[in-house]
Amino acid sequence: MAELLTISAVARRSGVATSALRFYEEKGLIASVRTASGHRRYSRAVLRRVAFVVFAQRMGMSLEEIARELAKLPQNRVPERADWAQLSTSWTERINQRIAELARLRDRLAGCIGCGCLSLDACQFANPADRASRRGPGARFILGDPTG
Amino acid sequence: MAELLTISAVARRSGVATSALRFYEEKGLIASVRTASGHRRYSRAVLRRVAFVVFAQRMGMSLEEIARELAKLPQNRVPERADWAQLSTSWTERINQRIAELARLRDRLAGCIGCGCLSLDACQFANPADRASRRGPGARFILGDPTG
DNA sequence: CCTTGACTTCAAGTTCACTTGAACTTCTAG
DNA sequence: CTAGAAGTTCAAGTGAACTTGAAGTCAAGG
Repeated sequence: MAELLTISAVARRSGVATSALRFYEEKGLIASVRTASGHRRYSRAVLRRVAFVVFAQRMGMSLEEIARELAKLPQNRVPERADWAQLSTSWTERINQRIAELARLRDRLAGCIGCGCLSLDACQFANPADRASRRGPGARFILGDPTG
Repeated sequence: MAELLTISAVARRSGVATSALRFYEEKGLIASVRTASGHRRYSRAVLRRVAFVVFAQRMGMSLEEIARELAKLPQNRVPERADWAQLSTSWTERINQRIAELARLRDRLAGCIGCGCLSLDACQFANPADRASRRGPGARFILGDPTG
C-alpha cells in the first residue's frame, strides 16, 4: 500500500547523497526496511526525517543531538501530525532563541567591535554559560579576564 | 610604548587556547612579533581580531572565510575605527540576513513539517541558491525533485 | 544470456579545527 | 643558581560528518 522509495529516490528528492543516507541510518537517524535481496526501501516518512536533519544541521546541531531529538518521535509507529507538531513547537522556540542571540550579537558587534574602542576587554558577547554552539572546542568565551 | 601581551595573556583574555592562537597565526588570521628569544608578543589589537574570529565562527563561517574577511583590514598599519566600522557594517547585514533566513525557516517549519502533510516534497525550505551554509558537503537542498 | 546500472558491505581516506605529545629552550621567583 | 612555569617547533592524533574505493550482488532492457 504505502509505496516505498529506493535509496536513490530518497537521495534525489532530499538532495542528500546515498552515502550520507546510509551513514544516517548507521547513526540511527533514519530507518529502512530491506527487500528480499537486501536493498533498502524507505517509507515516504523518511523524507520528513531527512528534511529535519538537514534543517537541524543548519541550526548548528550535531548529528548526535539531532538523533536525540528524532528519538522523541515514536520509533515503532508512523509519526502522527501531533508528534511532528510537538517537535516543531519546541523547535520554533529554539529558532527564536537563536534569532534573539544573533540580534544580541549584532548589537554588541556595533558596540564592541565597531566603535574601535578597547571595550572588548570588558565586554562579554558570548558568555560561557550561553554556548549553544557545538562547533568544536574552540571559542569558549570572549570577555574580560575574570581575575583582572 | 604599546604594551604587548604574551600568548597566555591573550589566551586568558580571549578564552581561546594557546594552541588555537598558534594555529590561527599559522592560518594568517592573527600576527605576532617575536622577542629576541623567539617568544610571541601580541598587540592589544589582536584581542579584537580573535573576538572577531570567535564571533564569525558562531555565525557558521570557516576559518578560511574569516581569513578573507580579516584580510580586508589593513595588514601593515593599525586598523582604525573606520576599518572596524566598515567590517561591522557589512556584518550587521550578514547577521540580519541570517536572522531573516531563520525566521523564514521557522515559518516553513510550521507549514511543512508541523502540519503532518506531505508537502515537504513540494516545499523548498532551504533552496540551493541560498546556501550560506558551509557545514560540510551534506545538506544541499530540500525540495521537490526538479524533474518530477 | 549479457550488459549496465543500482545496490550491498566494509575499510580507508578527507577536511576542518584544533589538541596533544615529544623534545627542547627561556623566563621568573625564591 | 635552580626549580618549575611558560614558551618554542614539529609531527601526529582527534572527532565530526561524510566520501571514496574495492569487491561483489541484484534487477531490467535488449
